[in-house]
Amino acid sequence: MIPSGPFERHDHASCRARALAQADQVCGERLTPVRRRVLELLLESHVALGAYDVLERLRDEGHRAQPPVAYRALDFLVAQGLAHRIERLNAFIACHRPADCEAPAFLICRACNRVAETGNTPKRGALARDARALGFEIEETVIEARGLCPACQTP
Amino acid sequence: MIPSGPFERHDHASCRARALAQADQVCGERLTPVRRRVLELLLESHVALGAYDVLERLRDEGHRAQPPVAYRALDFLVAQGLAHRIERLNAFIACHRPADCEAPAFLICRACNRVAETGNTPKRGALARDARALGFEIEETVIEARGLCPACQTP
DNA sequence: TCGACCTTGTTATACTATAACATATCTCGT
DNA sequence: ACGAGATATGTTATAGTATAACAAGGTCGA
Repeated sequence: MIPSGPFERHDHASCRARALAQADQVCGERLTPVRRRVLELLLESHVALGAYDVLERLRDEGHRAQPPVAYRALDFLVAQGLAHRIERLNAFIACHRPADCEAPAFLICRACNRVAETGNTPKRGALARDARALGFEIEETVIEARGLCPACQTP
Repeated sequence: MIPSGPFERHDHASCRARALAQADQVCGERLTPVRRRVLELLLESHVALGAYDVLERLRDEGHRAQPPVAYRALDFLVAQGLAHRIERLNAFIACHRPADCEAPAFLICRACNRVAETGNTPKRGALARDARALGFEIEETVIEARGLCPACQTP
């Protein structure tokens, strides 16, 4: 499945608005002001933000926040499927299609740092087959590819 | 490709010896005493070790080591393909078949912490297909699955 | 009203990783 | 022999990432 992704020109305002609307719908009141604000921060670009990046932005806005504030909000968003943690970067990005996002994979551009989310079908993949053969029960899979996005390939 | 893996009973002494012999062959003199010792530490079990775990073991042996010592040795081993970094765990495991290890994937048991390495074929996978469609050039892929190994599935 | 649960605030600390500089050794070409 | 460059190690200090633990207020139903 191919996203209308961060690497292409797109109407980012509506991209962001759609994700936020879905978040409101999924969470209702549980999307408290801090949590919602953190999600907005993640939605500002397709670049992953570290917890301390988020923290700094909150502080810039006058919020006297300590690290747990950022981590809690991010953990919540991840738990709700509204954001994803990128292990390679120790950072987080918003999910742009929380509705259908079972087994996400990520393409991380090492030049511009933008991250694209792309669907995948681990149930059929070589990994799932190997796991089955070993009797290993997969609960969750991290798939992150690093490389160059189209815009960063030409010097 | 299915390894005769850490989740099965196996002759670990020879498992370890084989990996070490291959490492000697690959590196020659560059496998200095510290580096070799760190590899041996990683080979002691199929559980991933953090850099500070390694450091602690070195210190237990009388080596007055500082963090960079552990990180340097680990970085070297990873660069030579003799060890792998597990992003999910911020930890490292030895590679048990450095000879043919192009695109490894990992199965991490959340109960016993053992890690199995399994080959995969990303060139054909859904991820590679999506990347190609987006014009994204993949240089390196992290694939890590978390779950339960056979031994840990029965309570 | 009480208690269970959720959320946030706050302090302190643990864990992970690297920058930067110093020293030693080897090897290669001149 | 000499010096330049590459490699490896020692050491100090610090940067970056993450969580434990306790306090306090809010809501909601029994």
